[in-house]
Amino acid sequence: MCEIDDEGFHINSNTQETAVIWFRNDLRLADNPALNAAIATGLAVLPVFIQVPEEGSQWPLGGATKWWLHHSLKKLNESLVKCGSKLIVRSGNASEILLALVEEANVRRIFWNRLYEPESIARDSDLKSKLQVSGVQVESFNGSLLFEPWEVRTGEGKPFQVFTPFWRACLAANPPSPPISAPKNVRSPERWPVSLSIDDLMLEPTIDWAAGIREMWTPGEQGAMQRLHNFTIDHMPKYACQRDNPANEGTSRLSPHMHFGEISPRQIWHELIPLPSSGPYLRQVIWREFAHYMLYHHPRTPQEPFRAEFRNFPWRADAAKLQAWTRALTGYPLVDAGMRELWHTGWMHNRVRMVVASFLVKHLLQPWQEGAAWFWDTLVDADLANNTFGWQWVAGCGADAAPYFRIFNPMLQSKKFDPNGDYIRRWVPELRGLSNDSIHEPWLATVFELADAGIKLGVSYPYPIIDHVAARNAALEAFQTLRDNNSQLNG
DNA sequence: TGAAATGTTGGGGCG
DNA sequence: ACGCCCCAACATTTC
Repeated sequence: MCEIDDEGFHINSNTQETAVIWFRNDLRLADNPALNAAIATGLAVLPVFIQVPEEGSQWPLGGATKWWLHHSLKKLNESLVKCGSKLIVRSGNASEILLALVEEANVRRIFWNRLYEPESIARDSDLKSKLQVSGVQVESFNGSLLFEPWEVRTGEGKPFQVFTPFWRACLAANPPSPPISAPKNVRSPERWPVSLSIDDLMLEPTIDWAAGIREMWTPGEQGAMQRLHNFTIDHMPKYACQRDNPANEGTSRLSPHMHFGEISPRQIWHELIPLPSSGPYLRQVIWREFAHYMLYHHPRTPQEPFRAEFRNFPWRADAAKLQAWTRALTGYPLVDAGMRELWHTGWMHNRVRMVVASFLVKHLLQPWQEGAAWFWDTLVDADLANNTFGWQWVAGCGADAAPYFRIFNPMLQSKKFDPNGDYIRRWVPELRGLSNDSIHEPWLATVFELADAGIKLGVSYPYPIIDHVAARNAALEAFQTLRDNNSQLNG
């Protein structure tokens, strides 16, 4: 067969047929079913990454996420080079780029692992039909969940709304398939299509604010496996009793690696399931599944409360309060410590995430969407499903959420989970000199202790921006208003 | 994956 | 010895 292009030149009739593996949030070679399938075709493989334009997306990548992506792409490219291949990088509308690449590189088949965000699903299904019209065979795979969201159903065939039965259904389902090993070779094409460099994507910040992030994280598949093995050996056996203490490294810290698909939940599952006492951690992995499941079945939840009555919640949007929270100057040491850990490392211990989120939503009465937006921009593990689910859970408007009237007491949480104040001292160094008692509530320290510790409240560290008891009562009152209004609407 | 208020119980001090 | 009060300690209820 001989083709003629627009200019009338003959394209080499022997132009080699190729297969594309389109990398998205699956930046790994091991247990990558789409990559595996692309290789199995026997065709030359074009590994492609496309940076999509941010305009138009409701969730453009946050700053911390961009930093991570930059380094993860570099690592992925290095791994591909070791297999005799490389990453083709492009930027622009994904559909247009792939359709153009099909012409340019004689692409016969395209493979990708599924994404589950509503915007991605819409784009991918549209693209799939366009590609099929152009005669390209498209196959998608499950690369990032243990169970497909449409497969886990209640006895009545409906989606679950409560975690525990969902968890039981997962345990009863066919176990996730064992992970596929990484390919040794990826067949390269005779001629490589043009590619941007990863640096061209300008993902790294122009002002270098990432020093703390660099220090803590090693993006990429290898870094992810290292974290997993380190966690499995050193921390997993004591996970149940250590995971709530934010000063310890008692948790896996795999969240950003999982978000970018540098490691798959199947790899984690199969590594841990044979080990004793892995249940509590795997339960957390299933919380992640549940978050993705909920987003799939309720695609409006990133914007709107799952429980519709919360649309009428009397939030008191206040830029100054929100700013005190984002700047970690609330005057509540545990809250400020968490917000500073986030700013410095791009990550926050989950126990503290609950505390700071509860504080923003229930003490400060700020809309949960504001908190979600800040996390989205600052977390290296920012993930639409997990972030949405977590915030709705805390705000009490989500599925199987903490009831609104469950209000964390920041001092009690602090004393319970950071009893020696180690976490606070690490992140709020101006309070270091306080005793283990006062460090949780410096405003109760005596003038002598404050002076000895070199603290002048209101100057070197703020007074609490809000009184706990008053805030708690106001939150309960706001919740009562919501209930009254709704019962009026219904009655 | 709460906290605070309220209720109950039982030991010990004390008149 | 006895009843009374106090108050931890624990349990239950409410938000």
